[in-house]
Order: sequence, then C-alpha cells, then structure tokens
Amino acid sequence: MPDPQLVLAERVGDALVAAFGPEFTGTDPVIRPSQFADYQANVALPLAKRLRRPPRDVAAALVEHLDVADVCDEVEVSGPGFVNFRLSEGWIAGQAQGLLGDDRLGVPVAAKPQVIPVDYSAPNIAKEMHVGHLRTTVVGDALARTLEFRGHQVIRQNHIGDWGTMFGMLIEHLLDVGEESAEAGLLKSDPNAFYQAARNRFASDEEFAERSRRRVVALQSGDEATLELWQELVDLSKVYFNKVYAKLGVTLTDADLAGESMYNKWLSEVCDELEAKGIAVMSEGALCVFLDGFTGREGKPVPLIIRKSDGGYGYATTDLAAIRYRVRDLHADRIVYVIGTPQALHLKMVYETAHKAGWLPDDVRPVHVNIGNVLGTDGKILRTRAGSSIRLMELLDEAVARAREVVAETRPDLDEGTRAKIAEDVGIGAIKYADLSTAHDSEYTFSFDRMLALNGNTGPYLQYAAARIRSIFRKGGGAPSEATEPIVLGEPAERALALTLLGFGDAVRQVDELLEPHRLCAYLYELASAFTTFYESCPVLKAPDDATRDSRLALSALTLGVLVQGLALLGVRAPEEM
RNA sequence: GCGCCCAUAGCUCAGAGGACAGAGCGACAGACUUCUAAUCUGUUGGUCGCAGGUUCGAAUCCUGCUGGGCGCACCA
Repeated sequence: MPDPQLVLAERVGDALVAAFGPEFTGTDPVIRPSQFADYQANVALPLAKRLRRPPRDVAAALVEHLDVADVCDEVEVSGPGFVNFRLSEGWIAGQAQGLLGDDRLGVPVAAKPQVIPVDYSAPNIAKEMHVGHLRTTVVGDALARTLEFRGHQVIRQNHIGDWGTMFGMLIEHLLDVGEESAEAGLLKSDPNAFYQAARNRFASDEEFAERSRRRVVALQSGDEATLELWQELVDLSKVYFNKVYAKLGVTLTDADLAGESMYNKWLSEVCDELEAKGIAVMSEGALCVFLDGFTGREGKPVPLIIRKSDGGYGYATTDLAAIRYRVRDLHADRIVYVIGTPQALHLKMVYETAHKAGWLPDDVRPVHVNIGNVLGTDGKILRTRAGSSIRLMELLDEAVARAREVVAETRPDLDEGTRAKIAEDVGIGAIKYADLSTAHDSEYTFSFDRMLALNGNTGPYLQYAAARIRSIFRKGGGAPSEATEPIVLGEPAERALALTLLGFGDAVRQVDELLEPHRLCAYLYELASAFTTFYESCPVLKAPDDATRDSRLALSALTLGVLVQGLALLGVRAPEEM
C-alpha cells in the first residue's frame, strides 16, 4: 500500500484502539497533508472532549501507542494537539520503488466493482454541438475512463436527441433536397445550416408545414418509409458526431448510442404503470406526476408531465423509461448523469418518481454530475459577436491553430508533419483539460490564452513535463521501462517528487467516489510542478555518480508513467516531444 | 412569489470542521557555455459578500440579509 495517508490512517487507527479501548475502532484518524510536516493527524482534538482529557494528553497517549518506526523518522505532538508525521526517506523510496513494478501505479481496484451507466454528450440530430456539449462530453468521457480503470463496468449511454416533432420538417426537407444532395451532406459537416433551412421553410411555406405535420404523425405511427428516412437523417448526423468525437479523442462509438428513440416502445407502458399505481394523475388534459415539496409560481405544484394533452410524450417520460432500463436491464449500481445544471430540478423529480414506482431501489444511486455554463470573457454564456452559439469545430480548430503557431516558432527543427501532430495534441488537450480542471459545477470562463499557457494548471504544462522526461530518455537514458534501479532520496526535490508520486492512487480513488475529475487535474499539476523543480535542481544524465543517475532515471520514468496514465484517464494525449 | 446554485488576491481558479487561507496569471527582481528558458527561483498581493449562531476551533455547518446566475405545465 503506497498511499501514505492510508498507511498512517491504519497505524493511527490501531493506536487509538490500543490507547483508549476497542470502542474507538473505526474512528476517523483525520490524516491531512500538513504544512509543518508531511502529514498530520487531527483526531486528538475532537477526542479530547469525549475522553475528558486535554487534547495534548490525548495526542501524547496516541503517540505512545503508535507503531510507525518503519514508516516515519519523526513523530511529534504539536500545537493544541496535532500529531505531525515526517515520513522516512527510506520508506518513501521503497514505496516509490514498488510502484516501478506496478502497472497500476498504485491505483487500487475498487473494493466493490459496480455497473455504472454514464449518460453524457447527448447531442441532437441535425444540430451543431456547442461548448455545452463539449463540456459534458469531455467530463463524461474522463469519468468513464477513470471508473473503468478502477475496475467498474462502465456502460456509456449517449442519450442523443433523435426523436421529436421537429423530425417532421427535417424529413420533408431531406426529401425535397434529395438524400444524395449537397444540402443533405450539410448534416455531416454543418448541421445547423440544414436545420435552419428546414426551419425557415416551415415558418414561411404553409404547404411544407402541413406536410411536415403529417410526416410527424406517420413517423410516430411507425410508417416504414418514414422510418427509413428518419434513419437516414440519424446516419448522416452520426457522421458529424463521430467527426467531432474523433477530433476530440473521445471514446464514444456508435455502440454507445442510446438515444431517445430507443425508449419509444416503453413510453405508454411507463405512463400506464404510473397511472395504475396512482402516482400519475390527469391535470389540464395532461398526465402528470405531482410530488411533495415541488412548488413553482404562486405556490402552484410543479408537475412532471409524462403525457402531453395532445397524447405525445416529452423527455420526462423518456428519462423515466431510461432509468427503469438502466436499473432493470443494465443492472446499474450507480447511474451517472453528466448533464447541465439547469436540469437539476427535472432530474430530482425523475428520480423521485422512479423511486415511488419501484424502478429505482434504495441501493442504486443516481448522481447528477451537473455541468456549469461556459462563459465568455464578458461573463456571459459563450457566443459569437453576432449572438449565435459558437460552432464546436471552429473552436477546436482555433485551439489547434494557435498551438501550431507556437510550435512553428519554438520548434523550427521539427518537420511539418511532426509539428502538426504536436499542435493537434496540445490544442485539443488544452481545451479538454480546461474543461476538466475546474470544478464541473462551476461556471468557467473560456480563454484560449489561459488554457494554452505553458504555466499554471493547464494541459500543455503537463504535456511539456512529460515531453521533457521523454527527452531525457532519448538523450541517453535508455527506455523508461528499463529504469528500475534503486531509488535513493538525497535532495529535497527528489524527496518531494517521490512523495507526490505516492499520491496517484488516492487522487484516482477520489475521482471515482466524488466524480470530480478536477481533483485528478490538481494532483497531476502538483506532480508536474514537483518534477519541474526536480528537473531544475537535479541533473539526471549528468548526475554526480552512477547510483544517483540511475535513481533519478527511475524517478523520471515513474513520473512519466503517472503523468501519461493520469492524462490518459482524462482523455488527454501526451506527445513524444513539444 | 417559491426553489436550486454561486460570492475566496487586481484577473482566472483551488481549498476533507483544524495551526499563518493556497496556486497560476499580472506586477517587480533574478537564473540559459549545463538533460527542451514553451522553463525555473524569489518578492508583491486577502476585513474568504455582510450580520448573527453552533464548535475548543468556521472560507467550510446553521439562520437571516445583500448581490449575481438558473429553474418553476405540455421544447428537450
């Protein structure tokens, strides 16, 4: 077990029982990183009252029963009753050494692997993806990768918007322009253009509008020819989605598509069952679920409308069918919704309704990973100057273009193809990392300059650290996988780096439990900083002696491994050189 | 009107009820004949929106207030 916090927690836990009795089994020893030592245990202070002894006495008794000689070279009671631990260099080195032979790099497999459907991305057919989609796609993908690495069975659920009344006009427009036409081809590259054209005709051409309305009816009644046309629309849109996903380096494939249309066959059943159980009632012509505590304007109860007064179904019904499917058919233990913050109320109502209906048992936990808005530098939701939402592809292209400019300036020695590849990794990595490194629920301010900076908590900074390590090995360090010589810690920068390396497992575990990728980012940034400090003060290839050189090579190899693996969990590539 | 979220350095953001609230950017001062200076080191910078409360201890938990964002019946 390389994680110092876990080791200390166990030892302090044992000491608590030894010092104060078995009733203290399981007491949280409150181990925290310390500014006065490596770690500190804060447990003595809250215990003082319970034991009716001064906190310093409690801490002293704790230390007396503590067995950490193999781990620490200094333990002291400090301040009002903190217990400070200084880990021994030998122990840190030994643990780091152990990580060298561990392909999981200290990341434990989850104690209880779960089945976890992760609902993310969810673009709409015939619509451009915007920055909002970008963020749920990137965060969801990072969570999926991380949960999988922890040993959970992740089931990606791309809940695309592939159903609804707008398909009437989309199908009619597709028919009019022809399936093989250039206009139809817009669906693959610039879907908004196609959508707008259909919309304009719907608004201005009454004959077209009438056809569109009839088409919706045909679609909903399962007319074969109409369904084929609908499928054609979906297939064309898929090309666009996959283009974006490929550009982004996201793991979603066609196999993960689980769009709204998939639930059509269950919608009436869902309504009938809710009505039969007395959970849903008719109100103003619509079938609604009213839940306690959900009131809106003028104290009126807010309904979850599951069947509209025209007999159609909205997204509430689809979401209910989806949650039922995920529990009953996918056997979910935890359901992750990576969806915008404004949906919070809706999701709460869906959970509660599903729970009342018996579709969501107590031991299945739905979690809303709510995604905050992406803002422009003016503090408003990111839009173009004209006021329309910014096209995702343009955004990605601009990030890559900016990265290309920098690479052209700094690395004229590289050939064009290599530079292009680096610019791609850096530009895309910068955008993704920017989405991941701030708390998912906070609104964050989009800025190319900040996300592409080589300083601070950015993708390029982490990539640069990894590239420099790779450069060391290219320049004569052999292969990183062969750097397995004993790690010996002399310099403070070596010690700090090794200690940081031991924290990878805990960082990944936190992302699993809290579903907050920014914690992994913060850890990786800390690691990259620790490495850069080490890099400045501790020559590797020109180390004073062979043993030191080998040790530093091992530390570098380990750092590279953690950086690359950590970035991979976030879905960010680490280029060979920069 | 009701509900949810947010308020931390000039700016962008972290912050597991614990010691003196941390990074980066910016500003200022330094470091390349040395493994990538796209880097590093140091200095500067704060009534944690306001007022109460709980606690040995509050940026963190509770209440109220102010200011901002979002949601609140047939779009998803």
